[in-house]
Amino acid sequence: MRPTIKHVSKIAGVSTKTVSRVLNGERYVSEETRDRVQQAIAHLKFVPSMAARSLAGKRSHQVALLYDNHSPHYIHQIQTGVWTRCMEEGVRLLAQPSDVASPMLAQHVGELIDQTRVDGVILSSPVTDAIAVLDELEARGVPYVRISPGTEHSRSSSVAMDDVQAADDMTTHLINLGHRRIGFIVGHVNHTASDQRLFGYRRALDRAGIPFEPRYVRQGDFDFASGEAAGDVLLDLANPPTAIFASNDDMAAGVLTVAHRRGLSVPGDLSVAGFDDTALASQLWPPLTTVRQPTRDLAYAATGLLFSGETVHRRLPHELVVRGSTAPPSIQS
Amino acid sequence: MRPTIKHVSKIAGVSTKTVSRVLNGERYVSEETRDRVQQAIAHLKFVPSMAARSLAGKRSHQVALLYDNHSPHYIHQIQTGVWTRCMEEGVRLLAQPSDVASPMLAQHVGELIDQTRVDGVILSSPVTDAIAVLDELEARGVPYVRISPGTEHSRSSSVAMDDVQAADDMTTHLINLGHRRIGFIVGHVNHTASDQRLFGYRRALDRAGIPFEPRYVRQGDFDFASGEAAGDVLLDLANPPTAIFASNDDMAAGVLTVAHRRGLSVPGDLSVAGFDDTALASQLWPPLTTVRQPTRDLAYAATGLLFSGETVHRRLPHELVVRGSTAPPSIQS
DNA sequence: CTGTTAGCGCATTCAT
DNA sequence: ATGAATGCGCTAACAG
Repeated sequence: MRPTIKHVSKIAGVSTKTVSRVLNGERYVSEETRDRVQQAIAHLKFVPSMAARSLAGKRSHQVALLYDNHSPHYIHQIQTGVWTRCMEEGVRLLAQPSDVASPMLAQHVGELIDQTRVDGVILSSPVTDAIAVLDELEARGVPYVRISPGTEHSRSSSVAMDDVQAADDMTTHLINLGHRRIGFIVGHVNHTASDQRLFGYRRALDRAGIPFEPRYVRQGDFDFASGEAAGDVLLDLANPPTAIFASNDDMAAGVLTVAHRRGLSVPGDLSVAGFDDTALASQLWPPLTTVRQPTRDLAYAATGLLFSGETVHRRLPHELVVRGSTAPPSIQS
Repeated sequence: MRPTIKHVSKIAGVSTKTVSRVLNGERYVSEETRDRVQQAIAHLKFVPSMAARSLAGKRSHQVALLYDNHSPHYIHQIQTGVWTRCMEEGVRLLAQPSDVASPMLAQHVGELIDQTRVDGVILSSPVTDAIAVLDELEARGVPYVRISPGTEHSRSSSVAMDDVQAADDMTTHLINLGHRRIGFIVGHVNHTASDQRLFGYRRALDRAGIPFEPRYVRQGDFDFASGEAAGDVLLDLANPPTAIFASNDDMAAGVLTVAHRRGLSVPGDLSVAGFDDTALASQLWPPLTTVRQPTRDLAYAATGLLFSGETVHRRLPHELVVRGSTAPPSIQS
């Protein structure tokens, strides 16, 4: 038979309530009593039943993570970050794949809450922007934190990187190498980060006094094929770019492929840069310079906010991983 | 206030026990009563409390999935498959990253079981081969199913693909194209699939009457760098292979990089093949021919076995995705 | 600082 | 085919 707090209380010579106090780290328990109880717990290898705790108490010691089909790499980073923080808190994690396209999503989330009474919810992109879900969570009074939300920023605590600054940094890096004709491939139109990355690109050009040329900017949608298409157009221009900065790595991989086909050496003839959205960079050849996003840390921090109850918007720093961008051909001589 | 079965029973004009019967799909409830109850449930938007169910009953309506650092792609496929099957069964999924290197793993799993009383556990590679975990689960009488176990095959139900046959198929494909000198890069030594893939390679050669040449086989460890190293050695041979079959796609990507560096065209000068362990294939250039593993289906099927209680070992079919292997240069005319 | 009493929302056992 | 009583293991609200 599995031991219960009753057994523990008997062995420790205290009431069940006192055991409960120790379990929940409540104050007003003497050092000595606490020790006795903890010894009894260790002795019996007692582990409290989640079911009983959540039925009797206000907390379930569980949190849910909502996510939708981003790249497996992204999901993995997110899960790892959230899970790590949950472990520290002694809380279990409920994985909840979601379909933001489904009109039932909010209802499913509502049922999840009712069934499990989770203590809080972490929303990762793109579920962060499902208004119906936010409404549902608020209607039920469930705390939630969002990772890189695209809209409704004031509705909850959130954690994000600075996409504008990251794109600015990367563009500035290319400019500092000597590039003046820098192609840019915009990300998917529905993705807020796309606008921000474009903005950062423009800001860096402005600051350097390089005129913005619309023909160096192409629309993509975050996948390999759109990167290929945009790369082809950019390299067909009369005065083609000496560097191409794609809004993510899938598109950057597309550009690399196009360069291959044309016999361009990378980065000798063309420097290619991107973000590490899918962690492709380390497996590509020729190499890619990328913005390393702190996805795991974002998830970890977001979960921390959930537990602390703070309402804030945190920014976490990114990092430039230079691996394959050089000076433009003209000044390499 | 959240509705309970008490409210439902009042509205339906039956006892709480009858509501419980409907909830659990028990027999001996008249059609008419069942309908009335279901209407009441829908009317109140009643959702049963998981905590109360698992505290009172024998089932928790939760299963746990144990996994360790494989590629994010692998984990994602596994999770999706398991989760999909769980949804069909109305069961929640507890994500449980594990560290097979930790001596505490079995204990952590034991605590998980005690805390949550999960109805069953799915083990994915490499947790499948953590003997201490199997012992712990059996000691507690918790049903479990393993996905592609490497050892102790008789201890539980399992689901797997046929790695021998898959490697055989791929090798045969290359032979049929006209290749006679086929390089092979073995996977990580601790991975059972590595042996099997090597065996399949040899079997196909034998059947075709092609002598096995040890110098065409190199040891790798499933990562990009080991693929590069092995590729270099193979292409430096006096009579180099016209095709290289790597035991996974990370290593195959390494081979592609080496080919690039040497100015070899792929697949014109060299055909490269692999498995889709990390789903790299679609993002690589030049293209790669791969064995598509039914990872998602394996997970789905494994979860089904958990619910059915059957004790069997199932094999699921793989698929060859030919995308970039051609006849060897010598017979391309 | 510690104990007592009650009850969370269900499934179970045993009735009928 | 349905209902009544009991308790799962814990925490809440109080009392001391």
